[in-house]
Amino acid sequence: MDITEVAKASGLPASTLRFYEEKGLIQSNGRSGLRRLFSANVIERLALIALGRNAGFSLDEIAEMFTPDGPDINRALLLTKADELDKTIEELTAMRDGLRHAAVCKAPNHFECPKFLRLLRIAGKNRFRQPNRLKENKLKRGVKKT
Amino acid sequence: MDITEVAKASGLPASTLRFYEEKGLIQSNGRSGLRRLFSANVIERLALIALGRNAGFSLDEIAEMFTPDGPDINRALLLTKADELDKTIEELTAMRDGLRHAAVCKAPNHFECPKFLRLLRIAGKNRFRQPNRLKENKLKRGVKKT
DNA sequence: ACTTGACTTCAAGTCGACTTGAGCTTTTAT
DNA sequence: ATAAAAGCTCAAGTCGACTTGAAGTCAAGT
Repeated sequence: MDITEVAKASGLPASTLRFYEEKGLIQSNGRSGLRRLFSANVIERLALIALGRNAGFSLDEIAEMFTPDGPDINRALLLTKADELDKTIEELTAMRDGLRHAAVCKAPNHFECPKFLRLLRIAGKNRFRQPNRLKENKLKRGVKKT
Repeated sequence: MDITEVAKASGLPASTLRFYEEKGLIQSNGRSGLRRLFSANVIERLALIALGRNAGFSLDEIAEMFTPDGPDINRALLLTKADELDKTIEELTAMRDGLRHAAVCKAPNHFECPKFLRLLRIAGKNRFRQPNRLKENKLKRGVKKT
């Protein structure tokens, strides 16, 4: 497959595929002239990468998991991530409930509302920073460029 | 309070407080010489900001919510965010289960495991990018620096 | 023969949320 | 009186994951 086919099949722009190749996350098997040729299994690779990203792995972490030839995964790392996700899920759930409550809360000032204050305590507990690209959700396929 | 007191009380570095002030998220009420003076309620403001960040709001969005004098919150926006969180929670839950399964799965290749494939489908559905600072979790002193 | 358009490389730019550094001024302690 | 500590401003740097732009190469269609 050439890079455009992979792009179409994966939904990722060609630039990302080149970037991933440079990072060692995927590889092309040869060239036709200048052009990269990929074998079909790169699609599965990419799905696996997407999976990892969604689970909160960085590209570097994913690359590490791939290095022992083939996707033979570090099980301990997986379990650690699962635990982290548990914690995140718990926090987000509290946030969600808090938001829903805040939206209907009658208290003139949220600081007078016990439920809201409970929320604040949760927020206070976890002071990590979490950038929110979540909203973007841009499925920019590199198909039409113009 | 001076900036260091606020920093200690909030757990945020002074640089962040200046940055937030510049962004209009908090304000200092006057100066003592060069030095900013903050009133105590800035702490609550900061808690509210932390809350918003954890819920996935950007600083700009938080600033917007603050503009109609006082934290009088845009309820529709809150509900929208709550819905987004629902979706995110659902996805993360699937991921977590998938990770736990993958960690114990006997299939020599994950692509031969139906559960794993189900996971991949979920991953494929949501192609948003989610940077993972989650791992950092640096509680940059403030309270305690062991 | 020549243009087009898909592909290539490499460097630099982007985004959000801060942090860091340089070079001052002010306060506090000796 | 003086020097260190703490604040200040403003510009630039950082991080991760890509994207974009400039400039070049190459196969194909007219």
